[in-house]
Amino acid sequence: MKIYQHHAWPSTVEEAIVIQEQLRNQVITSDKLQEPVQYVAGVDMGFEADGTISRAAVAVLSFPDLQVIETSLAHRPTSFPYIPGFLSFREIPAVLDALEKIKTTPDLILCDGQGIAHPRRFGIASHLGVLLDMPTIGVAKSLLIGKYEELPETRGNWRSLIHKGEIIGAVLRSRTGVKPLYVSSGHRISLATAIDYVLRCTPKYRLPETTRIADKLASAR
DNA sequence: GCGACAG
DNA sequence: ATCTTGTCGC
Repeated sequence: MKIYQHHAWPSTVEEAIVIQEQLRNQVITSDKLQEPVQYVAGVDMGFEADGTISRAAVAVLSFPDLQVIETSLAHRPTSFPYIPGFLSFREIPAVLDALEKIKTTPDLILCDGQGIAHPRRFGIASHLGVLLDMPTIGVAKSLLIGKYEELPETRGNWRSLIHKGEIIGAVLRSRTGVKPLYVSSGHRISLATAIDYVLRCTPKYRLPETTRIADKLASAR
């Protein structure tokens, strides 16, 4: 698939902040997706050689049946360290490499990490969505920022994730009795719709099938 | 100044 | 993310 827009990759946090504050204005948190959704993609990252090499895996599944349609893998030198709040600068370059090889353009992409549930409202899912001009959802396994009330143990329950008085996402129980997922709009999708798709992509396990498939690819090397 | 901190 | 065996619980 094609990349909608590019920008130079920063080497310092100061430069990264400038990019985040500039691109965040392009983020759309209302539903602007092509429905019915026929293909959903998941991305996962891995690292090799002490983290000096980044490995990105992409899996495109049919929707709603969640069958694997296509996969791709890409490697490239790691060029940015892991710094909370700047994850996208470390992972997106390799992810774009992997996505460029995909022939089946997905209608929606589920990312590992936050969407707008970020200090500057521009987590990795939003960043990727804006660069691709495509609907994306942030599905994180742990909290970056925000507060929320405890939620019931059964699947389907969720609570608003709040930061500075704003609802920035949701804490969602994707499976009964397990730790919740932190879901937020990435780009071109509302929170309510994002929650709906995440639930439809987690029929059996805590993590979406998309990221689980991508994860296996990245690990099988 | 003191913690918190996606993967 | 990554290093790693057994173990607890449904």
